[in-house]
Amino acid sequence: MARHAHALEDKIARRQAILDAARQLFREGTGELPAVSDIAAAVGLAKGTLYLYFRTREEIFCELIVQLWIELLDEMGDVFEGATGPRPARVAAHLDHLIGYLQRTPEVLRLDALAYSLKRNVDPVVQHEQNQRFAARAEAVGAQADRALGLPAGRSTQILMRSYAFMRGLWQMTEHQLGREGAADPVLAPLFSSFAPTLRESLDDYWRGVLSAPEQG
Amino acid sequence: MARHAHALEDKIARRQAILDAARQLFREGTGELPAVSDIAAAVGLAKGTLYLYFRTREEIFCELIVQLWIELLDEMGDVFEGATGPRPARVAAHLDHLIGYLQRTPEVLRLDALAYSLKRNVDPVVQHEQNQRFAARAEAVGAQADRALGLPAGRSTQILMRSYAFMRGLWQMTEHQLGREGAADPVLAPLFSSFAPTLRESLDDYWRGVLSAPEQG
Amino acid sequence: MARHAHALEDKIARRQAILDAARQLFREGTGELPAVSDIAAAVGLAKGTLYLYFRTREEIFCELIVQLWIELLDEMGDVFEGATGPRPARVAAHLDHLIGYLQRTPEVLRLDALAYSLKRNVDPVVQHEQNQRFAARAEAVGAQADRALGLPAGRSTQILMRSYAFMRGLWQMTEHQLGREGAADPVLAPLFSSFAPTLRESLDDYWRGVLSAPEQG
Amino acid sequence: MARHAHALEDKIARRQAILDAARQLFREGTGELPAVSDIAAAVGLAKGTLYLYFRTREEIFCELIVQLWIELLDEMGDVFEGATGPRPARVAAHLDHLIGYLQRTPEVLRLDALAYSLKRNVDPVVQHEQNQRFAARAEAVGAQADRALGLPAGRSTQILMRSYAFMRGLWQMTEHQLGREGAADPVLAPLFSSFAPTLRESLDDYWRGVLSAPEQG
DNA sequence: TATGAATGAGTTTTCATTCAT
DNA sequence: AATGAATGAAAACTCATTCAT
Repeated sequence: MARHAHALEDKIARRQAILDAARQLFREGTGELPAVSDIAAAVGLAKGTLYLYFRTREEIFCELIVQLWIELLDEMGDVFEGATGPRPARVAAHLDHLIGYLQRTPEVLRLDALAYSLKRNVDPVVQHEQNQRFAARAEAVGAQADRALGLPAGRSTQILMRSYAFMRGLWQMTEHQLGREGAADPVLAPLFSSFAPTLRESLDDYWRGVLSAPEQG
Repeated sequence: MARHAHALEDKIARRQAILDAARQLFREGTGELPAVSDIAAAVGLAKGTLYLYFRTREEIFCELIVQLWIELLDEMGDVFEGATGPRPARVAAHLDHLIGYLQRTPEVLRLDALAYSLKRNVDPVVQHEQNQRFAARAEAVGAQADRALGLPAGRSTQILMRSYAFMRGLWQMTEHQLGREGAADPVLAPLFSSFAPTLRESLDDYWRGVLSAPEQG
Repeated sequence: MARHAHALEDKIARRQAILDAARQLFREGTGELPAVSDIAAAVGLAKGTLYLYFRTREEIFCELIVQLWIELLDEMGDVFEGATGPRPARVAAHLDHLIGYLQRTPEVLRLDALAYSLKRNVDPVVQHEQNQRFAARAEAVGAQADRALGLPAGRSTQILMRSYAFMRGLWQMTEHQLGREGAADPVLAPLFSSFAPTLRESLDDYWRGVLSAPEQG
Repeated sequence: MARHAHALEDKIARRQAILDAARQLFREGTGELPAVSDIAAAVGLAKGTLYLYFRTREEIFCELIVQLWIELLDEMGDVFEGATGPRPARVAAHLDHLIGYLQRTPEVLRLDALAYSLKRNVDPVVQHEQNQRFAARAEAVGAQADRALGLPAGRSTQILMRSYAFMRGLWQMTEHQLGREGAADPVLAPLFSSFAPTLRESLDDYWRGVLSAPEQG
C-alpha cells in the first residue's frame, strides 16, 4: 500500500485494513474494544490517521458489525440459493450453516453484545447508512429465502431476524454464564446447556412453530 | 432507620435501600450505570458507606439483576399456580403476564444488556451465590409450570429460560435500533416491528413449536 | 487479658500488645505501615479501640521507634558496663554488638527511614515526651560509655549519636539500592558493598578518627 | 518552545522543564511530593502531557534525585581538579564545598529521604539506567579525588560514598528533630547540634580516621 | 494525507479517623 | 471501655480525540 492513500481505491483499502486489524484484535482480546493505539500499531499507521477514516473508535466497530452481518447474510443467501429437497430439509440446511458460521466467527455475537453502548458514540447519519446496507442485504436474502421456502413475500425476512434475535439472546445467556476462566457455574447447569445444541433445538422448535402457524398453513 | 445499622435487620434494610436507590436512578437514567456518588446521595449515605455493603459498584447492579429476575419469576410462579383452562390458554396467560411485567419494569432488560461487562468486576464467589438464588427460584417456578402445563419434569424450566433468551435478543434488536431520541430508523422498519407485539408473536410461535415437537406429543 | 482494661496495668498491657502486633506486622511486611485494621485484627481488638490508646496510626509507630531505640541503648549500656580490656577492644565490642542487634532487629532501620513522614501526624507534645525518654536513656548510656572508654563527660553521647547517624545513612544507601526482589543493581557494586562489613569498616574508621582528634588526645 | 515538541531537542527541553518545575515545587513545599496537577500547571502543560515524558510521578522525582547528585558530583569533581596544597587542605576544601552545596540545595537531602518509597513505583529498567549515570559520574569523580588526594584507585569513591551516607544520616537525625514549625526540641540538644557544624566535625573525624588507617599509611 | 504530541475529563475506591451504640 | 458502622477527602492515571506540524 502506498505511503499516502490519495486514490480512492487506496483509501478504501486502507480503511479496510483498519477494520481487519480491529477485527483481529477484538477476536483475540478479552471482550473489550481494543485501544485505538493498538489498532493503529497493528495496521502500521499513526493514531491520528485512523481518525481520517473513522470519526470515533466506536464507528470502527459499528462498521465491523455491519460487515460481519453482511458476511453472514451473504452465506445465508448462497445457502437458500442452492437449496434443494423438501422445506424442512432446507430450513435445516440453513440452521446448520448458521451454526457453522458462528463457530468460525465467534466475534460476531461478542461484538453484537456491545452494540448498544457503541451506538452512543456514533453519528446517527453514519448509523443510518449502515442500517441501510444491512437492511438491503437482509431483505434481499429474505426474498431468496421466501422463494426457497415457498413463503409469502417478506415473511422470511421477519423470521430470519427473529431467529437471529433468538440466537443472540441464547448466546448471551449461555456464554455470559461463563466466568473469566471459561468455566460455567455448575449451579446453572439445569437451566442452560451448551450453546450450539441449545440453539439448534430452539430454532428447530421456533421454525416448526412458525411454519405451523394457523395463518401460514 | 437508626443512624448506625448495628442490628442485622437494620443492615439488611440499609442494603436494600441502596439497591432501591440504584434501581430508581438506573431506571430514570440514560442507560449507563449511575455513579456511586449519586447513589450514595440518593440513599442519604456517604460514598464510603456503600462499600461496606457492596464491594464494587458492579456488585450492586449484579445483585439488582438477580432481584429483578426473582421478582419476575415470583410473578410467573403465581401465574402458573393460578392457571386454569386448557393448556394454550395457560401459556397465553403466562406470555401476557410476562409482557406486562416488562412494560412495568423496563429496567430489567436494559440492565440485562449490561450483565456481561458487570461481571468482570464482581467476585466470582458473589456471582455464584447470586446464580444459586436465581437457579433455585427458576427451577421452582419451572416445576410449577410443569404441573400447570402438564409437561415432564424440568421441561418447563428449559422452555422458560429459552423464552427469556428470545425475549432478551428481541428486545436488544428492536430497542437498540432506536437512536438517542427514541426514534427508530425507518429503513429498518421492514425488519423489526415494535417490541411487545413482536415478542408476543415470536413466543407464541416458539411455544407452539415446542409443544408440537414430535417427542412431546 | 480482661475484656475491658480498667486497671492501669491492664491498660498498659493492652497498649503494649498493640505495639507488639504493629511491630510484628511491620517486620513481616513490605516496608509500608500496616493498616490500622490489620493491627486491630492482629491484637484481637476493634479498630476503634486502638484509638483509645493512640491518637493516630503514626503515633503507634513513633512510639515503636522509641521503644526499639531504647531497647538498643539498653543493650549498649550493658556492653559498656561489662567492658574490659583496652579501649580499642571496648569500642570493638560495642560495634560488634551493634551490628548483631541490627541483624536481629532489621525493623529498626526500616522504620527509622520512615520517621520523618511519621512525625507529621503526631502531636508535638507526644513527640516531646518520646524525645525525653530517648534522650534520657541515650545520655545515661553515654555516661556509661564515657566511663568505659575514659572519655570526658558527654563526649560518648555525641559520638554514639553520630555513629548511629552514620549507620542509618549507610543502611539506606546500601539497602535502598536493592530492587523489589532483593537483588542489587550490579552497576552500583563499585560504590556500595554489603551493609554489615561496610558499617564495621566505616565505624572503625570513624571511631579511630574521633579518638585520635587533636583535642581528644 | 514550540507548541508541540517534535524535534528531539525540544523534547529534551520540555522534559527538563518538567523536572525544573518539580524541583522548584518540592523545594518550596512541605516535604511531600507535589501533586502531578500542580507540576503540570507550573510548567504550563496538561497533566496527561507529563505522562508522555515520565511514566509515573515517582519517576520524575527519581530522575531529579539523580540530576541533583550528578550536579553535586560535578562540583566535587571541579573541586578536586583545582585542588592545591597539602592533603588535609584538599580534604577540607572538599568538605567546605560539600556543605556549601547542601546549604544552597536543601532539597537534595529532603528528596533523598524519600528515595526508598519512590523506587517502588519506578520501572526497574529506568532505575538501572539512572543508577548507571550516577555510578559513572561517581566513579569519575572518585578517580579525580584519588589523584588529588594521592589515594589508591577506587579508594576515594568508597570514602566519598560513605561520607555521603554519613551526611544523609546526620541530616535526617538533626533535621527530623525539628517540628513542623522548624523549632528543635530542646530536650534533644545534648544529643544533636545543628547540622552544618556537626557534619563538618563528623566528616573531619571520619576522614582523619580513614587516612590514618593502618593499611593506608 | 500523515503524524504523534498535547489535551483533560472523568471516577472509583481506600482507609484513617470519628462517633453512635 | 469497647465496638464497628459511618464518614469523606484525596489524586494518579488513562486514553479517545484534537490539532500543530
